[in-house]
Amino acid sequence: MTVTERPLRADAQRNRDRLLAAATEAFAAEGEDAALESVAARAGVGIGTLYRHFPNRDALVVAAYQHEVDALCAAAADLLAGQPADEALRAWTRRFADYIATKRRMGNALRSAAASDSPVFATTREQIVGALRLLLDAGAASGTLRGDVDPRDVIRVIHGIWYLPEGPQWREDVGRMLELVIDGLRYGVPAR
Amino acid sequence: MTVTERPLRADAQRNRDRLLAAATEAFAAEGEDAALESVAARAGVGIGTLYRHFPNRDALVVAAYQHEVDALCAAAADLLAGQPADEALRAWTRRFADYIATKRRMGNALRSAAASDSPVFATTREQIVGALRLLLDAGAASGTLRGDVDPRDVIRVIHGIWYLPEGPQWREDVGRMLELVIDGLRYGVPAR
DNA sequence: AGTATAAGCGGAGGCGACTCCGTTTATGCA
DNA sequence: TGCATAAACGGAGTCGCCTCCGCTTATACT
Repeated sequence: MTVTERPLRADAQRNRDRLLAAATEAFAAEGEDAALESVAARAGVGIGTLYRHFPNRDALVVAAYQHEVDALCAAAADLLAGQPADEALRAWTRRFADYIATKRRMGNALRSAAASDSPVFATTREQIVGALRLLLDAGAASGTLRGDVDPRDVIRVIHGIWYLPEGPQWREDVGRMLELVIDGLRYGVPAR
Repeated sequence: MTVTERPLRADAQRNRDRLLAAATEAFAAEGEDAALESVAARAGVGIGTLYRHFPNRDALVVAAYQHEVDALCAAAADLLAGQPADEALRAWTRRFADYIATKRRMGNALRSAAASDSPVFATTREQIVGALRLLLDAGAASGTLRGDVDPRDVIRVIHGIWYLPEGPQWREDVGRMLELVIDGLRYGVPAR
């Protein structure tokens, strides 16, 4: 395995980022089979540039998804920096809901792209678990959250929002579900 | 399930047949990603006609494959009509080798098309087993072939030719393999 | 600062999938 | 045999994927 990849030239990096953002945007706005030309247009680059960065549709979809996951995970640390762990956790779960919404919008595009690059989901799952663990550990350390839960189980629970029926009430349903979960993670579960 | 499909108009049926033949021909000659326009051209029909009969690439590939299988199976009865069962079996296995060669040439096209219509292989397998059973039963009845073999096992054995390395010697290798199998099915296995 | 050059850009253009619709024709009926 | 019409034809046209290559520019080196 030879690695040593020299960093991208500044303009290339900028375009790459724009393309990833444009891709998620386009999939959300135009559906999963948005034309790649339209992604390039949104990003303000030529179609050639898109293809240099992502050799085919699947590569772009997977990369856009990975980008979302990275952002979600980075958010965990950011949120912790500015508030107590239980509040950070609450905020992060809302962020998680956004991520799920995006993932849903990618729909089939993601499903079929993932088929050609199967380990994606396994990896991203680990990343997300890691981010959540960060939050839980911080909460346990500061005494605001229980210290005896496995982030894997929490993910399993909140991932349930994936299956909530779509519609205008979705976000609200998600809100209630997440509150419930967070209450369960706090110290001093309310007596019934 | 409403069925009652009225038979195709004569010209439609003719074109359909031509298209199927052209498809196998084109996949053999131009590789698995032959342009559908070229299939239509070979068949001497317009591209519109192709699409009326087969709504997309996968449908055409699957249909062409199915067509091959039908022909292979029909051959069993035809061969039996003109010669003793053991000779018919010998001839049929040669025909089977042609079928495998064609199937190989369809390669990925078939693999991915089958993915979107998964029961194809299960069905065709049964068809082929049925055809072989016809030959074996005839042989058993007339006393030229053993009566105690399951066609499924025979298919498993001769399907091995699928894995023979490609090359100019392929057909010869196949020939020897098949002779061996047929000898095993005859009455009176040669003493060693 | 000036320059060489590797890295990157971008869009015209090729190609193929698939659609649309005006034209043709097989077929059933009088 | 002639006619009405549903069925089928076919190819021009649209659209999107992807490539190719001449031009631009960031970067490293002097």
